[in-house]
Amino acid sequence: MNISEVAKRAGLPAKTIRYYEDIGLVAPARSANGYRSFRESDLHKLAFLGRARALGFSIEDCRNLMTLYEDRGRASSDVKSIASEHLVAIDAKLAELQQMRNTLADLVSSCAGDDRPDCPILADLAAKSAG
Amino acid sequence: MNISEVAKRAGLPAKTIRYYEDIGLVAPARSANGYRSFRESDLHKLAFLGRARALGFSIEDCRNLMTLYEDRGRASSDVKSIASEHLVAIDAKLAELQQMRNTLADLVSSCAGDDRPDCPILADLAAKSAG
DNA sequence: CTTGACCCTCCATTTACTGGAACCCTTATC
DNA sequence: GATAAGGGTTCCAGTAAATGGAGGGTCAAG
Repeated sequence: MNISEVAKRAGLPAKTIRYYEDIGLVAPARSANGYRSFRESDLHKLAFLGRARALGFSIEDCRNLMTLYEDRGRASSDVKSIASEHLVAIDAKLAELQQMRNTLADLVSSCAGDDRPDCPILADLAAKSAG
Repeated sequence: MNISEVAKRAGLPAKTIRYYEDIGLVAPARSANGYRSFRESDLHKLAFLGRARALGFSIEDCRNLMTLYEDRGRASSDVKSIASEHLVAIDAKLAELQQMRNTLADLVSSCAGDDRPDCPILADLAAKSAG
């Protein structure tokens, strides 16, 4: 199948698929006219990648997960290890974002939001600048 | 003061400060020897930027916040508007990350993590690939 | 006069794509 | 046979926000 069909079926933009080929994540065959010719196995891989990316795995993680997926002799501990580290990173990011959100929500709710210049948001940003 | 001192006091890497000058967020004076010469007001600005960045505001948001901060005739509604939009974006990101985390945590906990190849994580990533 | 700690500029790299230009292939229609 | 639409191709540039490093100037101390 051509790129636009595999794109539709994998749920990825054609551009992204070309990019994935560029960085060696997939290696579709080529037709005589130079068009990429995707097999079912390519589609399968791309969908796998799309799912992994949707879970926030980095491209490098995806590459490793793919390798493990294709290795019948893998140890599930290797997979779990990648996923666990990613989970830890997500948790860290969540905590950071949550902290930001709390502070920001406080500031937003304390600001009148009218036509006067007084603003607790700016005051807060400026406050700690004594260095 | 020289860059390393302002860096220390503002809590930002010197490299970042040079970058901020590059993109026009600060404009320190120069000494005869070509070294950047920061005033207290520069430090103040940099600390402001550091705080805003720590709250996740984009550089463009920071630029606008800074402009508002320096505008005595600003309306606090303009500040609140920037902050509110950012808050919405953070909430969206939080929801997305939380979703990822939940899925991922389920997968991780369902994986034995031993030396056998069977792995629910890989199975899940592969499962939805029927396209 | 040299050493080491600063400082400078400029270029490349990072992440994961995305947009666009310029051009080729295919199919249908006039 | 010309043409136009709608594929496909490559390659280059740009995004966000820095970061790393090369190559070289400056300054204070011993």
